[in-house]
Amino acid sequence: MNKVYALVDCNSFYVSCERVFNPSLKDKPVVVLSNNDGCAISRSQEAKDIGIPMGAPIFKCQDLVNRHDVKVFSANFVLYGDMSGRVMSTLSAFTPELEVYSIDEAFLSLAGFKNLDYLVYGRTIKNTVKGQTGIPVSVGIAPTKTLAKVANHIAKDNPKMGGVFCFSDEKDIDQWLEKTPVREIWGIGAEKALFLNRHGITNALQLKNAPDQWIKKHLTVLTLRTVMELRGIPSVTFEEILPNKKAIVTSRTFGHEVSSLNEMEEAIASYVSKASEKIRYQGSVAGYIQVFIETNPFKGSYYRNSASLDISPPTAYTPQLVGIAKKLLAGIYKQGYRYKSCGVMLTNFSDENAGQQDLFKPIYTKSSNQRLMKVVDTHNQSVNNSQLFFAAEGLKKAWYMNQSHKSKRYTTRWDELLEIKI
DNA sequence: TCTGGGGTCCTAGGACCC
DNA sequence: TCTGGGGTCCTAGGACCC
Repeated sequence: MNKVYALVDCNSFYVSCERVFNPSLKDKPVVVLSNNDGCAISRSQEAKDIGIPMGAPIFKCQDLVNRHDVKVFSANFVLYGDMSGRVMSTLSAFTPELEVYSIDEAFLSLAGFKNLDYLVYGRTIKNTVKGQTGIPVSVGIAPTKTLAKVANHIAKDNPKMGGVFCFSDEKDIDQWLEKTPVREIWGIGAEKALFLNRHGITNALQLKNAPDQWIKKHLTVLTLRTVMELRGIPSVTFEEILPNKKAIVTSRTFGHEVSSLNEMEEAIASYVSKASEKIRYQGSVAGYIQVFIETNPFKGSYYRNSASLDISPPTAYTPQLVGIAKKLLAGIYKQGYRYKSCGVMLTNFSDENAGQQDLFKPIYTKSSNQRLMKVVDTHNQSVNNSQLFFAAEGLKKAWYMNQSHKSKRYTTRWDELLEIKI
């Protein structure tokens, strides 16, 4: 049976989340900034129209912001994560097979739906999500995931489509592919687009018709998979169940530059704590840890370094991981630099219940340590806030990131509920 | 003068994604 | 003054083996 995929993508997702709880933002230019209020990572259509580029450092756009009274928000990931859950839960009613691809995108398999008018179904999906969550979405429908991405672009870029687009037949697909620059295809980044352009391949139709051997030789099997998808042959796997992460990274830019080892230790401890909470959540223990530090690459003398260690037996016990991380940090920390960020990576995971045992060392699993972590996690999840934390993380957190335009966590905190004044 | 050939495994780094 | 964070996968190249 032929496959059919719908890609549902939220429009300017973070901005749309802010608008749900603040209707005065409607029709206004709005941007949401990255952590530490650095770059614009979500822009309303109005903000795009006045020329604020994706990923632009906001201080470089200050003129535009002032001139057009752009509404600026700090990233509120607790709110966005919760809203994402609502959108996905709404979508799950429309298919037995849903792949949550990112915080604001999902693929729906419509393969088993016979005699379905896809365009009508797409519009129903769009209207239902808007009605139940307040989030506007675009829907693209096609025989492969890559083509569904293209269809979604078409739906977004052509207002007369009303936010929903479905390819009708082979000829229709080719006509649209001819108008699609290769750079816009899912999986073709700046580098590959440049290479393709140099060889005379500028649009998606030309890529679709390029010889397999040539693609494989110069652009790897990944691009060949993309080409197959453009030809209507599904080649990218559909994953209903989110596989466990293979690596967990926690890193942040500091609110201000840090030049004391003590503060660096606090930050590292804090990130280790966050990362280990995440691996416990997926039932993993880590067999490898890496710590990295970096000064500001935009000014002064630049220094970055990292240190790592294999952990045997693997563990998810925060105090142990913090201890190791601090030793690694001490090995790479150099006095006299002003650091801009640091981070921690945990990887080489195994299942906490199936880990290799070490005859001569205490093991994390089934120990009182594991029970202690369970108590901490259960408590912190129940109040949706890290109320229990380790003293090593520090109390003042002077290094913590800046977020001076943050909205409330309307949906996850009783004390931050939306207030309506009458 | 001249220095094999084929494996495997691991790691670092690149490219890409949102 | 001010430039995000978190992932995945692939390839090249080195180390090592016989």
